[in-house]
Amino acid sequence: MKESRILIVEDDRSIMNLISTTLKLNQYEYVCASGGKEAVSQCASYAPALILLDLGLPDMDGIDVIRTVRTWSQVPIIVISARGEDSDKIEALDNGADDYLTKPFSVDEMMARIRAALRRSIQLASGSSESVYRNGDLFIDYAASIVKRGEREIHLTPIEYKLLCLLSRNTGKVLTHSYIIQHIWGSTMETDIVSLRVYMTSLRRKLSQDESEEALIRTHVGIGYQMVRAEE
Amino acid sequence: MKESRILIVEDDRSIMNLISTTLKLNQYEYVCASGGKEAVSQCASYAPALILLDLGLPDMDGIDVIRTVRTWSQVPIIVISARGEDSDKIEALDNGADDYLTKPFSVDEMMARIRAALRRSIQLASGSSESVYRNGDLFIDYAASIVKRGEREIHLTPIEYKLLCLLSRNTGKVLTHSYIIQHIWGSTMETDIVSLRVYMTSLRRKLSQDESEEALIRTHVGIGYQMVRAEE
DNA sequence: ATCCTTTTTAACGGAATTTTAACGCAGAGG
DNA sequence: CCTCTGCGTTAAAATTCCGTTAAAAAGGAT
Repeated sequence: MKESRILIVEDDRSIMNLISTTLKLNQYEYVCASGGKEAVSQCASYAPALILLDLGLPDMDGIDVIRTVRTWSQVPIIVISARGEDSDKIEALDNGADDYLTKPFSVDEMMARIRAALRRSIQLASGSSESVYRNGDLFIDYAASIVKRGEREIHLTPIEYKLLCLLSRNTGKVLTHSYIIQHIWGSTMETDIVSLRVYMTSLRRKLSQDESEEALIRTHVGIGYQMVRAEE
Repeated sequence: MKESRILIVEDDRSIMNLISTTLKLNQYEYVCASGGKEAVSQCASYAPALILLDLGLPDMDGIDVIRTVRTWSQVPIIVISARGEDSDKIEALDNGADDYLTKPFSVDEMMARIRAALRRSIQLASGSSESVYRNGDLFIDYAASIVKRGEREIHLTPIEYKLLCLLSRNTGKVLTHSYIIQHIWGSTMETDIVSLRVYMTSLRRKLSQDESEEALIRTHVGIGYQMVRAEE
């Protein structure tokens, strides 16, 4: 199972190694930054799920890194610092940090605090940003795995559902046979195009039970399929 | 300006006074509990915005307090403990605590960590933290761990109860097997899906003893399970 | 240590899903 | 006009998945 992506900001080589090794062991992805400016740009481009931030950086005050990141992102920030004074902790926390660890620290405690911070932010993501799709009277709640046409709830098998997700997330685009097969079966076995047709039939029938309901999936002969945007 | 409401759980008089005085100075509302059971019921009735929890309670393990509260509420919990071992911190954090302070602690740091925790939880204000659940004639009192169908009180084993809590808190959503296993057993061992089925059978039987009682748990083959809202 | 409750494991019938195969249809091109 | 190709549809076979039961193992309390 792949864990979340973490940005490590630390200029001390040995501590950086300690942290990155630990994260790798626990199957987290990570990237490193050794300066404040690099940290800010990495945060923007890499979009990490969490930031581990050392306050003692050469080119920029750590507090300013927090403030800069906080102008656009709510990503959890755990500060790791050699300075253990109350005033330092308070300053960091009040400027937007989520947690504060003092060096020397236990890597096990660090991991536990990372897990706690990620757990919280997952709730945020699932709670606030509703991942719902609407196209005409077709309704998909990706988080809840629920599909509706109007008020009618539609039951789909796993492959049918995957297929619908793939098409809906690419509404308007034409997806080739091989692209679809690749994303659903993982392999590129050419024989599977027959199965794909069967699933298309089944999916289309479930989506437009009635004749009145507009067909949303269009065939492109010799190429693939496309979900079209419903007319208003 | 009136600040948020905080529940303090602490059996030591002097520390309780220290904390409550500090909170009062900073214009927070607060209530106190000196035992674990009192803490759980206060949490249900008072609906605090944050909990300060001492782990060394006379009547109940502090970890169990966290677990119990977490069955229905995502309120931030900051643990305050005399025990500073890594294993204690990890256990608390992994069981749902948001932060961990070791005695003796600085009140200023405590206040900063409270502010940080409250700042975060404002973002997910939508979280309905009712301690009583109703769905048709199914009742769950999360704080008291009581389940009823109509007037009939239902006895559930710990795992069955956790399962029901997980499903009920996500009524309408389809929860995948791995998600459920993750939240109940913590691990991702694939073999456990067999146990999950057994518990489902048992839970369903206990929930609808009679044939007349509507089935509330729906199976999504190949995906997981879903608790549906009862028809009116 | 023993009993009771809870949890896990194993086995099997049946249901749901996926794959395979067969057939009809429509358009393109000779 | 015929054939060939790609598509949609249906039905049946093969496979996977699920629910249930019962028994074994583990855990707790007296």
